[in-house]
Amino acid sequence: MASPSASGQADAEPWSDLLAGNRSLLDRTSTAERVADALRQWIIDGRLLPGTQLSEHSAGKALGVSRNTLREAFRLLVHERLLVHEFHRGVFVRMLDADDVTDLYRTRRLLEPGAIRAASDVPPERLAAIEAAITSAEQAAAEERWLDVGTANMRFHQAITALAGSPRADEIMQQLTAELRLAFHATPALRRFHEPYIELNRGIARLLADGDLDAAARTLDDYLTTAQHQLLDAFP
Amino acid sequence: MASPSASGQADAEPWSDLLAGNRSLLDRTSTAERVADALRQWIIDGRLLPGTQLSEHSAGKALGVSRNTLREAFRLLVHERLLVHEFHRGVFVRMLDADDVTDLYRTRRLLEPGAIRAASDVPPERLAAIEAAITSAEQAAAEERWLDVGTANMRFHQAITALAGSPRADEIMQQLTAELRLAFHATPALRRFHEPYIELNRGIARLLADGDLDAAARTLDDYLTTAQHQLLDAFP
DNA sequence: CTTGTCGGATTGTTGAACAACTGGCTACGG
DNA sequence: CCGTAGCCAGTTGTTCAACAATCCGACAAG
Repeated sequence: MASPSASGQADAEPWSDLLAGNRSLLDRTSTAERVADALRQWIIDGRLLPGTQLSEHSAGKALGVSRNTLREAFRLLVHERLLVHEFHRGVFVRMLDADDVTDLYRTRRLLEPGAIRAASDVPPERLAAIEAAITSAEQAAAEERWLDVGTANMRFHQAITALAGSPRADEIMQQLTAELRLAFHATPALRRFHEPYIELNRGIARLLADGDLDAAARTLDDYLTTAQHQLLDAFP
Repeated sequence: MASPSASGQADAEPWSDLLAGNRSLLDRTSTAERVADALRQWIIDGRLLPGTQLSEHSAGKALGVSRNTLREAFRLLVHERLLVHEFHRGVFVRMLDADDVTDLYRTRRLLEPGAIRAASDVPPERLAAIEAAITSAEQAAAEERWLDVGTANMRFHQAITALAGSPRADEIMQQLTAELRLAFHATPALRRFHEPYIELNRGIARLLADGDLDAAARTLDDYLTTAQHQLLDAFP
């Protein structure tokens, strides 16, 4: 090991494979993207509440980036619908209305049961991801960490969507769940919204484990309709 | 009518309602967005072919905007997956690979048949939009305007998706079709790709008109699978 | 109470500047 | 002839300062 030329590497490139997977670590990301990541997390966590204005000057100073870079980050989040941009007025954390909530659930009912039905079978590692999300939600609920319950629950639905095996569907779902957070943060009473659904999630996972995809899809469809109405009832 | 105060308007505000809907017309758009619109159209039309590099300096000079504004526009299109951004190397018109095409069709098979099934019925104005797209495709085909055939065909699929009545699904679909253009422009031989599908579209429209939603959804699903494989066969 | 008008503050956009990085070229050594 | 290290020109990443366009509240006038 002392000399680089001492060890033979005639058969393969053991380290180049490692590098190929971890290339993303070396791909430094631009400042604008990192700023967008930070803002996105703050919005999802509810540290930036819907309606809050993000002035370019103060936000730029707070984050230590220039106005131009900040504007690039804003563009990204506006495109993700987490911020709204009013011309010559500024950017604000998005405020969802009832129509938005309805449409979000409509789109989810398109994606999630569809993903289940599109999957011919449920590979063990994907079932494991689904069950891991449920377990994580149960633990968080036991410790009354409601924000984490919500996060775990969203991970459950993302794991469901992942059954379709489509990167684009995954990304769409991720965006929908992030957007839905805005609804929860808009009304603090909804912080415990997710708790009763953990049980239902467990039931869906069981159906999936049994291979009864159609029943799972139908259950999930009803589930989403119920959740939508419950969310709309407690809405401004 | 000569004097404004002559007519009574005691009951309601007839014009303020009109204004509420058309407020978007007054919302001028920023230059970055207009630049993005122009670039998007150029890419969709095939005037900017996949792989083309868009240097900030030359593109900015060509469009008459500053580098900063141009970069804002680039961010938008990168987010729409029409451009790719390689750090410190520049932005390029996206080049799709076979996996991308597969995933695009996977996502479409999730959305389009789902939209049909989600629609309890087919309202006449939405059926009219579907048939208008088909007629427009037929005309373009008769005049051998293949690019317009493709455009009309995509409008057909967007009209199908619109059956779900979901703005978000519509936007996702619009993005997917724009992305698919990249595949068509990548191989010029695919310019006539859409022609044989016009007939199938007509058949689906007939099924929808008859109210046989399930048959329409199943036909469309098979249709998409066929199109996917045909597209993949003629791919680099 | 509504309608002009004004002024401060914020956003929109530009141009220039410098740092950081890429890709190709060259020269050197084997 | 090949490979490598270093240099160099060009591009991108980011910041800054300036100015134009616009919004908003305040204040005055009708």
